[in-house]
Parts: sequence; structure tokens; C-alpha cells
Amino acid sequence: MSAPEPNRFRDAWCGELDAGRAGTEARVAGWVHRRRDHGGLIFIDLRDRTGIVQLVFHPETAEAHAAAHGLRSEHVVSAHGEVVRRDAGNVNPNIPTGEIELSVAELDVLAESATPPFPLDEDVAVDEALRLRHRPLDLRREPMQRALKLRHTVIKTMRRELEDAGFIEIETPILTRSTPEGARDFLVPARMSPGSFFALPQSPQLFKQLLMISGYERYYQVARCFRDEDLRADRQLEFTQLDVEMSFVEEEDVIGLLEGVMAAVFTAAETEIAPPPWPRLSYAEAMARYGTDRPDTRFGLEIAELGGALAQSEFKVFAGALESGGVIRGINAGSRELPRSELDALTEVAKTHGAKGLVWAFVQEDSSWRSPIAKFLSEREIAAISEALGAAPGDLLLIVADGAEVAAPVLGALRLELAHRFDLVPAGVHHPLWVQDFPMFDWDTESGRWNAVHHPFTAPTGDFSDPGAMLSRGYDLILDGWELGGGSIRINRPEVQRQVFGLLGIDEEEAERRFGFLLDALRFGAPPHGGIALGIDRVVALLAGRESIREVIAFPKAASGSDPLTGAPAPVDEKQLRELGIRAAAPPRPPSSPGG
RNA sequence: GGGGGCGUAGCUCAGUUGGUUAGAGCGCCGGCCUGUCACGCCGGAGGUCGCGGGUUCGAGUCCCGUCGCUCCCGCCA
Repeated sequence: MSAPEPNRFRDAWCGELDAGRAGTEARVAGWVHRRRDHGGLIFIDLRDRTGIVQLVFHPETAEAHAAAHGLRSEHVVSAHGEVVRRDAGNVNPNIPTGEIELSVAELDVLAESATPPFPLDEDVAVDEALRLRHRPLDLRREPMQRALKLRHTVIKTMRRELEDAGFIEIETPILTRSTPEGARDFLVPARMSPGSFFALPQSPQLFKQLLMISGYERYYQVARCFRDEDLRADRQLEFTQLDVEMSFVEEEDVIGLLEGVMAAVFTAAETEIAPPPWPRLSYAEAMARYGTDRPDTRFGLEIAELGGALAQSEFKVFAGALESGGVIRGINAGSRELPRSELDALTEVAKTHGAKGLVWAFVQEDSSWRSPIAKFLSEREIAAISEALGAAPGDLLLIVADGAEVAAPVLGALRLELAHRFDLVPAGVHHPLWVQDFPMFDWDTESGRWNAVHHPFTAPTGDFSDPGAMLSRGYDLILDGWELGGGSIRINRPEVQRQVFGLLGIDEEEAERRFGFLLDALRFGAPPHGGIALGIDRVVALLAGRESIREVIAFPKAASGSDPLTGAPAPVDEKQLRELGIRAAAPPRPPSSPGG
């Protein structure tokens, strides 16, 4: 960081004073990080955005010394004095400025601070609700400063890489029309059209496609997106994505571009990652081997297919699953001796994800099983399962028999649970990969129609006469089990777009009403195009090693969807509602306070 | 909407089978201290045990409800 513009508050950064400045005068400003008042000598650790420097107050400089005596945590001061090299015995090797200190001649107290509600000078785990309520203070803490600086670095690098590749950033509307990403929309009542609503964008999807039709060819945007769904550690009501779209491209072009961008981001974040190209996995393979479309491949525990070994089984649970078109799959959890309570806990995990039960078996020295179902299986079947799972004496085997749509996620969840429980994820290792060849449609038994697995603007491959077998030209970027982003080659021919709408049960009239502007634009020469959207919050959280994206967002919502800082959402005046022509069906709940 | 976890001093936590006046460390306030850097020493203040109800001679502890935070399922790419 370059030296600050000199003014009456400061002419140097705390964190950048060094022995080279010894013997010169300097003026610094910042917050009181810690004080050590010896009665005679007073030491103050002064903090600004660059770091910490020690101020020393000698009794001989009576005025400054008296003022220093009254300093408390987080008071804001400006100090002027001489930069002095510390004696060898007084050097503090723990801070970058530990070789020097500022011997203060003049001290200005610019603002006092109430006692902070939680410590800012050490990295202790403080209740998150309290941190969010006092977010401005929380953001002073070093971990948050680091996180937000990293976020800036990530975004800056993304912009630089895309600009170097000829992309331009174009803003798209925040007040727009509901577009079907599948999530619930946030609505904004339109005062000038009573009874009508804007929707906040779930993504700039249609606008970026229109920009391709408009001939910009290479667009990006750091775009805020909104989805009115329940929150999670990796999901907020509003989030930021790097939105990219390009013309005259196919999958390889987009994937190659993004690998370059992400590799540059990792470099900028000083984090190791394998050089591109990164591995590809088909959706079918990801589901079969890892039980999820966003596999964490940093550890093994792959899922194995056991149906072949059990085709003739007389064990009812297995035979029944196979007869009804289901599967039998398992995981070798490795050499573990688990008490009954832990097996029950694993069974609970399986049930949470829809399994009716979980079969466990310990492989004994003679290769026989200790398992509740051992007596129902023939020796040959046991041997075949053990073989398929690569089992050795001491291993714990977990088996699920169910429909594939249940067995896969159950085993996927068990895989993660085992990795977590037994600490199988290697530290400091990152595994990127692409998942491709998603099904284009899936059959929704509830509504009795086809759904778009990605979204209805994704280009399909295959034959419309067999929608269930069609694949999409989509691709997801997965890193360590996090879905960092997804995109696709889009439909650029109106007749294909109409066919997809038709299959989804959207008739001509509805298509015209909801997407007429897109269909119309497609008539005037849409180039082949495709793109991707990367979840920036997730990218930063992953690079920062944080479990939750709240840790890399300056002012996030709590998991309940409210903002503990501002109290949003909050009731509004009756007058505001009248102007908008709307009425609240329920009286607003009074703003709640803890313990209220 | 459903399930799990948490809620005790400003902060982080302990609190036995239900039993007398609810504790510790840090922080805070006061005093002493001229080389500390998690300064040290002495003294002090600080509690609606989230909130409401119940059981009991007696509840931080047991029961019911409720609020808040959080993780997960559903939902959401």
C-alpha cells in the first residue's frame, strides 16, 4: 500500500512503518487496539487497515502522556512523534512493525468508544447473532478484514481476466419481470401500475441472452441475484454471481475460459490448485460413484453397485428392491470398529435422506460377516459383495437397497458423514471438476409433467420423442463438493425453444405472454451462445476456508432471513401500502428481540 | 413446513441426583507500577439463569409452551 496522502490526521500507515523510517517523524491514525499502562510508560497498540504499530508515551511528554492515560479500547486517535528503532531486547517478532515504535509527542483523541460488546483484539468464537447485531464492530476484526479483502481480490481478478479476454461488463435490470429459474421470486409492488409487480432477478439469464442477440458477444457482470427460499450456510436471500455469456461458442470454449479465470483467482488468493484442464464427470457417473451431482473427490469411499452379485438373493429386502427396478449399492467405510450407537447415528443419517434403513456389516478375520443380515445371505453372496466393495477383514460395509433416486443421495450423504466423522478430508487440498451430460428433463410424478433439470433455455441433445433420454448441454463447476457455478450452451433457434416450452407444458399463449420478448428476439438472428454463472460468495468462502458464506459477506442475513443489524424486514406505514394499492393480509408481527 | 443442537455476568464457559448466598477466565471500574507487547500486582462492581406457564417444601437443573441463533431435510442450482 502506498503512503497515505499527508493531512492533519496522518502521513503514514501503522502497518507500514519500519526500520527504514527510524529517526524520522511520522503521524499515524487509527483505533486503540490494546493498551498497556505502566503508570510511567504507556504502550498503545494502534490499529489501522494496514496493521498495528506500538505507540510509546513517556512521562516527560506530560500532555500526551496524560491523554494516553485516558485511552480505552477502540478510541480513535491521531499520534505524532518520532519513529524509533527498538533496543534488541524489546523487539516484538510477532508483528511486522515489531522492530520500531512511535515515540509520541502529540496525541489527538478524535473519538471515544464505548466498551465493545465482544473482544475485537483476539480471534475468539463469538455468538454469531451478537456479531451480526454489531456488524460494524465485527467487521473491524482481523478475520473479517481478511475475508473482505480476499473477496475484493477475487472479484478484481475475475474482472481483469475477463476484460483481458475482451469481455465488457453490462448492467441488467434489478426491477424486472419474473423469470423462471425455479425459485420463488421477490416481488416489488409497482405504484404506477396498481396490482402489478416487478420481480427481483434470480439471475440475469434472459437479459444476457438478449445481449448476445444484440451482438455484444462477450458479456459479464458481477450481478446481485435474489431468491426467496430458505437459507443455508451456503445460501442467502441475495447473493453475488459472476455472470458470463459469450457468442459463437461451444462447451469447450466456456469451460476453458472459466478454468483460466478460476486458476487466476486461485493464484491471486495464493492458494494451490491443479493446473487446468480439470477432470470431467458425467452426471450419471457422479451419481453412481458419489451419490451426488456435486461430488467431493478429495477422499475415496466410492459407492459400488452390488445388484449383480445379488440377482438371485432370497433376502427379501434385496430381492424386493431389485424386482421393483431399484438398486443395491454400498460403501466400504474402511477399517472401523463402531459401537452400536454410532451405527444407529449413521442409520439416522440414511433415514433423513429417505432410506427405509441401512444395512451394516463388519468383515471378520475369516471373511465372514458380523451383521444383522448375515444369516439371510449365502456365502457366495457375501463373498461377491465383499469382492465388489474391495473388503478386507476389519472393514465396515454399509449397504442401501432402494430406488436409485433414493439410494444415490443416501449413500452420498453417508459418504460425507463418514468423511466428516473420521476426518478423511485432507487439509489444504482442492479438487475441481466439471459435471456434464445432465438429463435435460426429469419426470415430476406429482404434477405429471416434465421439468427442466437446468432451465428451459438450455440447449438439449437427443430426440424429443424420448424426453427422458435427452441430455442437456449444461456443465457445473464443482470444487471440494461445493457447487461453484453452472452454465450451458443455450437454445438459439426459436423452434427449438418452442419445442422445449411445449414439452414443459407451457402452451403457445403462455410462452408468448411470459417469454414473448425472448422468442421475438430469437426470430431476428440469435448467434449460438452459452455462458456460466459462478457463485462468488461460495468461491470466496472456499478460498477463505469458511464454512458459511455469511463469513465473506459484509452484511448478511441470518439463517431466519432477517437482518439482525437493521431489523429488516420490518412493517411499513399504512400510507406506503395505500400508495402501492396493497393491503397486508396479516398484521405485521412486532419486531422481536432476543427473549421477547 | 419437519428434525437436531444451543441460549447462565459485557464475552467465552462451568454449574453433580432438584437443595443454603449461582462460579471461573477474560473484559469493565478504582489503586499501584518507566520496557510492556495476552504487561504485572491489589481491590471492586456486575446475574430477569432467553421469555411465559407448570410440577415440587424447594427449579439454572424436571415438564409444557414460546422466542432467538444455528445445522440439516423439504424447498432452492
